Amino acid sequence: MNKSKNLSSHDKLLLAAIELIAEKGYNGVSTMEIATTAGLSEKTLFRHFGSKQNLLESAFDRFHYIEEMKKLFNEKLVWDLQADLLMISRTYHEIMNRNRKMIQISIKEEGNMPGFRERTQKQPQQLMEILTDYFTVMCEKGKLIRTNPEVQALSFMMMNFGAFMNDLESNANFPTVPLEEFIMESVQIFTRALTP
Amino acid sequence: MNKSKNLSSHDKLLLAAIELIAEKGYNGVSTMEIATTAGLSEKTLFRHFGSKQNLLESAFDRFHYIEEMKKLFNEKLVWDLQADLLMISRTYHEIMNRNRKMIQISIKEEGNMPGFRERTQKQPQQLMEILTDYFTVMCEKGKLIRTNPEVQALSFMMMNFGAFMNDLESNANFPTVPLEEFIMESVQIFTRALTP
DNA sequence: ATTATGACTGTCTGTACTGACTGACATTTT
DNA sequence: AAAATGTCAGTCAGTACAGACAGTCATAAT
Repeated sequence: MNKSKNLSSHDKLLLAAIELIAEKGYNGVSTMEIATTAGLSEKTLFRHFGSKQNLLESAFDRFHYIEEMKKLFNEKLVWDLQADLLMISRTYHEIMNRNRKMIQISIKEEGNMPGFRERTQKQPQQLMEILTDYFTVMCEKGKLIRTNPEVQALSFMMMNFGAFMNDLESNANFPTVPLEEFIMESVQIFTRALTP
Repeated sequence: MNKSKNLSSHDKLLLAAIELIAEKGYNGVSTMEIATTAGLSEKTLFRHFGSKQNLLESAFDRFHYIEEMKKLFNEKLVWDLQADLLMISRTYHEIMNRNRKMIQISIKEEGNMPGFRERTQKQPQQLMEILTDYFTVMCEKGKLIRTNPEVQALSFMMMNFGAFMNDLESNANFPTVPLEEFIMESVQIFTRALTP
């Protein structure tokens, strides 16, 4: 239905692997299953990647998302608390959702493949730093109450991270509250709480 | 080291299974490994549980935690926003941390074993209802600003859920911010934002 | 235009191993 | 004596991966 045939075999395999491993876990999927899902033979899979491990690692290599966020955050700040938090929240959810399969994998397999967490879940630390800096500067400008910017940033990030995690799998966990409404209200809460 | 030998074989097996499956996933652990970790033979495992599947399901059966939270929440409310949010937040983290292994499992295996999410991650919905009701009543008492109580409750729960998820595995992800400090600041934020 | 070459893919077969699970019998614990 | 456990051997299915060989198709050489 959406499988455009214009993809290279390499990419078809990567796509299928990401899809299936995100759903059933690395040990829950066989190389055979990945290959047939990609519309290719198992042999082709091994010719391209050599091993199942390397297939997953190749998938991770063409996978970033923190850089994108960092750039957008720094470019589009206007130093108005509500506007900035809104933009940060929206950008965050958009990018996280675009990469949701990959993030699912990194969550499920972090016990098995050491080093994966470093490349995904640990990276939010960089986002934290950006947001902390932002709060610090806003504080100096007198546009923010004087408390602990780091914990404020953490609270905001955790709220968005939690919301993202919540509808990662069953993406209709709280169907009564659509994402956009959540974003607006939650930004409102932080704006009210943090403006002097 | 902490394996008190007073446990029944049944429980030793359950404990070992929970520990290992939480770490490596259901498909990442063999019955052999579980048994030897429990200090028993593989045969004993099958004599007790019949199958690997049933072992996991038995583990889930002696596992609740939502009831406990509901009771505590309803008992200890004092209808002061800050005090109540603090108590809710602390209780939530305490109970979630006590059951962290089980929750890790339910997150990792939800793709494989249908029905597990219903018993764990979906249950927060009940918590949401309690908190929403609480906010609604507080609103009627004039102790809360008039906006959408459901989304407020969601924001608060997601913030705590996100924080819990964040240090689920690498429980030193943000070592600079200890849990208690996070709880206090985040409750402060919501208190400031929601009091009229 | 024909042929040759090389890159890519499929199929079939096979190997070495792992893992869930069973049965028979001996041993320990209570 | 009875119940719980260990040992050992074994079955059966799955699984990662390799080798041999053939087909397709584009491009390059003739």
